[in-house]
Amino acid sequence: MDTSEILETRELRYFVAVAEELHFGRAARRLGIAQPPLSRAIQQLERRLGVPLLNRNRRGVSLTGAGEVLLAEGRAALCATTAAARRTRRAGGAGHSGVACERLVLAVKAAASQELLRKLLDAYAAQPEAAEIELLPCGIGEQEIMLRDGRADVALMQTPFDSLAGFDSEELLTEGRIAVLPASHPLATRTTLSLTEVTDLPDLPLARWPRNGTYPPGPGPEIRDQTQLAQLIALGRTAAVCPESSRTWLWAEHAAVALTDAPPVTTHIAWPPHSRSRPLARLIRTAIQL
Amino acid sequence: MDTSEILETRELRYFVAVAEELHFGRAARRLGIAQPPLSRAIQQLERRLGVPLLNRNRRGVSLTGAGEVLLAEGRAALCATTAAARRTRRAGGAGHSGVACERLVLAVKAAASQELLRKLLDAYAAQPEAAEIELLPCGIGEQEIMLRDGRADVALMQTPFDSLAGFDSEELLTEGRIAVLPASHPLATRTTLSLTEVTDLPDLPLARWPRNGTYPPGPGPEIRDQTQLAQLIALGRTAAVCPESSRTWLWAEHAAVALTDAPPVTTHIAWPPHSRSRPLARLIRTAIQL
DNA sequence: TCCGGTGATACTCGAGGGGTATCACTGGAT
DNA sequence: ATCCAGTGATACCCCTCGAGTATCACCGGA
Repeated sequence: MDTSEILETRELRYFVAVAEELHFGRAARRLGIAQPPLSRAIQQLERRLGVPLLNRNRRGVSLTGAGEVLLAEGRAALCATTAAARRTRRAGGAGHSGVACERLVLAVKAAASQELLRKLLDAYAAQPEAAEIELLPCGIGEQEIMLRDGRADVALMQTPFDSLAGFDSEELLTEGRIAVLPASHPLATRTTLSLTEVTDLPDLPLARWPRNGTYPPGPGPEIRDQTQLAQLIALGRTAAVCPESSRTWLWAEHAAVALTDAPPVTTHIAWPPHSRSRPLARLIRTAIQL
Repeated sequence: MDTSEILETRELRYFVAVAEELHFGRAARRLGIAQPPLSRAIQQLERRLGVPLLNRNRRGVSLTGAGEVLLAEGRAALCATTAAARRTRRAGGAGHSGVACERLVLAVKAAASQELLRKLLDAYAAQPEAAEIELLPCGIGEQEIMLRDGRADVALMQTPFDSLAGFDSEELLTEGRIAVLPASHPLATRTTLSLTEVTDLPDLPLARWPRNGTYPPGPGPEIRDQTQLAQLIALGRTAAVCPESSRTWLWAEHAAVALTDAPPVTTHIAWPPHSRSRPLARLIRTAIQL
């Protein structure tokens, strides 16, 4: 493996910054360096790879096909690198033998799977050799990042919201969906609804959640967390389709109506492949037995 | 994200070399540098992470817990980094827009799933916008590495032999198992056998395949590829439990007997998560429709 | 036509990565 | 007891290469 064939972390960081900003000056500022060294570094990277990564049109920069590939792969590689640093540091202090971390970081989406989470934590803590579990509250879709870059060891994720791609996982719980409506809305008195009845309501556009960092198009408001959603529903501005367990956080101004035909939500416990720490294995076993 | 928190590729390469050799001198030779800079680099890495990675006992070096974590995570990170370089280079030459590589590299285990592979290649080639497919023959369990470090875009893998951990995959074909015996062996005349009848035969120890780079313990010969196996069976020295499709490569000196109770083998098509190239998506679709 | 803003180039400086020589320590053979 | 082979660590020097400053070349728009 020739050393000149290998990308340095610094080069990847620089390229990802430029590719995300599509602007050398801003990228350099973000990286805390001056613009000229950045230009040179990118040129050198292109020479080394023998492939143009950026189209320099005056008035801005755009990615070539190879550039898009390197952006995706480079992000992943950077994540893996920082994950290595973080997990190593966390594994510090521990003993000399092969045991990894004695503290597990569990990434959870705020206010999701509350019951399940409580049961899991209780069941695990009751075990004799339980490790300490640190909870890492995440925004929507953030668990994937946390798991990937080493800030978390294990996560609770929900399909079809979160992507399990690239992780090992076990299914924990499948639940139906409810429509959460303002209590004052005409449909709030129904005992059941079908999905088509709550989509495309002109007076009550469904809230939109980010998928992979961007929002799908639509008339409804863009939501970042559950509190925002709860408030907007209470104000009669929007409605949402949620897992049944969301009943735990409903307000008096909310109404929940079971949906008959919405695709179910499944909560999984997920972890990076090839993790082999004993505390993690025990937590997973505990979760499956719930 | 503080820059001092980030590991350089060079540091990872150095550490992985030392951790694998458990010897500074040999590691330095392998890296093509002198020993003193290597010692310094590792010390610096330990200082930076704030964690001891190696126990320096005179007479050799051993890994601490944190060291083992960094070895595993560092290998993964290095793989991801070289994968980024390779895939970017391969995506070169292509156009300016978001399209990735126009040539797909398919990793296959030599002589496995021969029929399936032929059908897949034919069906794919018959499509209008088929990309060129390059076949990358692999040793046992090598597809995982090829996929991980970017030498391959997609692979055919078999459970329970290969691990699909960390990849996306689709099931293609499940087949039973046969015992492959020397034609002269008494059991060769049977029409079916059970697993217990072919294991623990004192005169015919089962061949051993590597799992994760090492061989399980046992009396049988250690096998690296299918040709070696075929030869040893023909010579009456060993027997093996193979998928049914192995009948395609049997010799006259071989006999195949169906096994009634062996766990089946499933061939999957697997690819790195988050791959989004059109040719790959088409190949996967073609494979599923077979 | 000039100006604001883009990225590239020229030059200089200094940190740090790499080399050689050597040390300090240990286990084992005699 | 002594010496030797072999380990990793230290001391010291060189020089590459990454980063900064100043400047250029080029374009779009008022």
